[in-house]
Amino acid sequence: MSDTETSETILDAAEELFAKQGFAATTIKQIGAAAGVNPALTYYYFDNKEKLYRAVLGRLIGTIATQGARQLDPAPAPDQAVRALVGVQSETLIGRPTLPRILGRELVDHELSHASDHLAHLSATLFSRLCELIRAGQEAGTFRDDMDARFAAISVISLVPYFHIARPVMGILLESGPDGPDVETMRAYGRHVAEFALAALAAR
Amino acid sequence: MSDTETSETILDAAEELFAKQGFAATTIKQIGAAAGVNPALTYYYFDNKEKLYRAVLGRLIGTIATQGARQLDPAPAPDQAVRALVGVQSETLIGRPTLPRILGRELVDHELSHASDHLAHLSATLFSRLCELIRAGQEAGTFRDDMDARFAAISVISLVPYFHIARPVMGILLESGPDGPDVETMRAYGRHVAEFALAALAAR
DNA sequence: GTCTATAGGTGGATAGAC
DNA sequence: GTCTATCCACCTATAGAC
Repeated sequence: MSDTETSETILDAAEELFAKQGFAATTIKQIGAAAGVNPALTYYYFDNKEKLYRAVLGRLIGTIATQGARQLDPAPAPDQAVRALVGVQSETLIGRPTLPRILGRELVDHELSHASDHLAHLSATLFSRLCELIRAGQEAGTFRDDMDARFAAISVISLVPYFHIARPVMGILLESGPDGPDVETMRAYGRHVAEFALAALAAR
Repeated sequence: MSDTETSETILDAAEELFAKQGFAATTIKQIGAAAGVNPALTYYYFDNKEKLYRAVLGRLIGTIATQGARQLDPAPAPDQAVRALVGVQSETLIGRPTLPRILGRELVDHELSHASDHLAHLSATLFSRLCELIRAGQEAGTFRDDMDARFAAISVISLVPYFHIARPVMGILLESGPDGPDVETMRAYGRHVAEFALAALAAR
C-alpha cells in the first residue's frame, strides 16, 4: 500500500469511530482494527491521537469550506440566498453522515477542545454574511424589520444542523427507527426548513 | 455527612464533570476530588461509573419532566401554547447550564448509549402534543395548513436547544466571548424564537 | 460510612527487527 | 513502511481495616 493510501485508510476508520464514539472513547487499537492496519502505523503517520483527530477535523472542514464557497458566490435576492444556504447545508450534512456527529461533539465541547479556529472562523464568516443578507432583505422590504438580524440568522442556521445532529432522536419522533430518517425524508425536511425560515422572515 | 448529603455531593460533582468533559473522559478520581470526597465512596453509593451516570441523567430528566408538565396543563389557543412551550424550554435550559451540554452529548450518542428510554419517551410525548397543537391551529385557520405539522413541530423545538447546546459558538458569533452569551441575551433569544416560530406558522 | 491499598486490565506511545 | 514486543501511566473496581 502506498503512503497516502494507508494514511487515508486510517483517516477513514478514525473519522467513522470518532463520529460514533467520540474522541476519548475511541482507542488507537480500534482504529487499527477497523482500518485493517497495524495500530503502530497510526503513530508513524500521525504522531499521536490528538494530531490524528485534528487531521480528521481538517478533512471535514475542507468539505464544509468547499461546499460553503458554493453558497456565497452568487449574491441573488436575499430570499433566494437563504434558500440556497439552507439547501447546501442540508445536502452537505446528508452527504457526509459523519459530519453532523463530529460537528455536534465539537459544538458541545468547544471550550476545552481541539476546536479548530478554522471552524470558528468559517462559521463566523458565514454568519456575518447571512446577517448582511437579512439586513439587505429588511431594507428592501421583503423581510420584516422588527426582528434582530443576528438572532434571525442564528435561528435560520440552527434548523438544519439540529435535525442531523439529533438524527437518532428524529428517527424516533418520525417513527423511522433509531437509524434515523431515510435520505428522502432528510431532503424533504431541508425543503421544509427553507419554507419555514422564509415564512418567518417575510414582511407581512 | 449524612448519606444523602454525600451522595448528593457526588452527584453534583459528577453532573458538572460529565457535562464539561463527557462520560469517557471523566474519571472517578476527578469526581471524588471535585466533590471533596474519597473516590471509593462513589462505588459505595453508585456501584459503578455507568450507574452513576444514569443517576445523573435521572436527576436531569426529573427536572425536565417537572418543567415540562407545567407547559402542557392548560391548553389555551395554539399560538399561546407555542409561546409557552418555547418559554419553558428557554428557562429550563438557562436555569441548568449543565442540562444542554449533557443533553447535547446524549443526542449525538443516542445509538450506543445510556440514552434513557425515559428521555426518548418524554420527548416523544411532548412532540406528539405539539403536533396536535399545530394541527389544531391549522384547522382553526390561525396557522398555515400547507406545512407538514411534524416537520413544523421539529423546527419549533429545534430552535432553543441548538442555541444552548452550541452555547460557546454562540458566544463567538454574538461577540460575547467563549463562555457564551449572558443570561439576558439568552432570555432575549428565547423571546425572539417565539416570534420567529409564530411568524413561520402563521396563516397569511 | 469512610479510608487505604492494591489487584487487574487497558490505553497511549516507543524501540527496534524486518 | 510495516510489524512485534513491551513500557509506563492510569483507570475501574474491590478487599478489608477502621
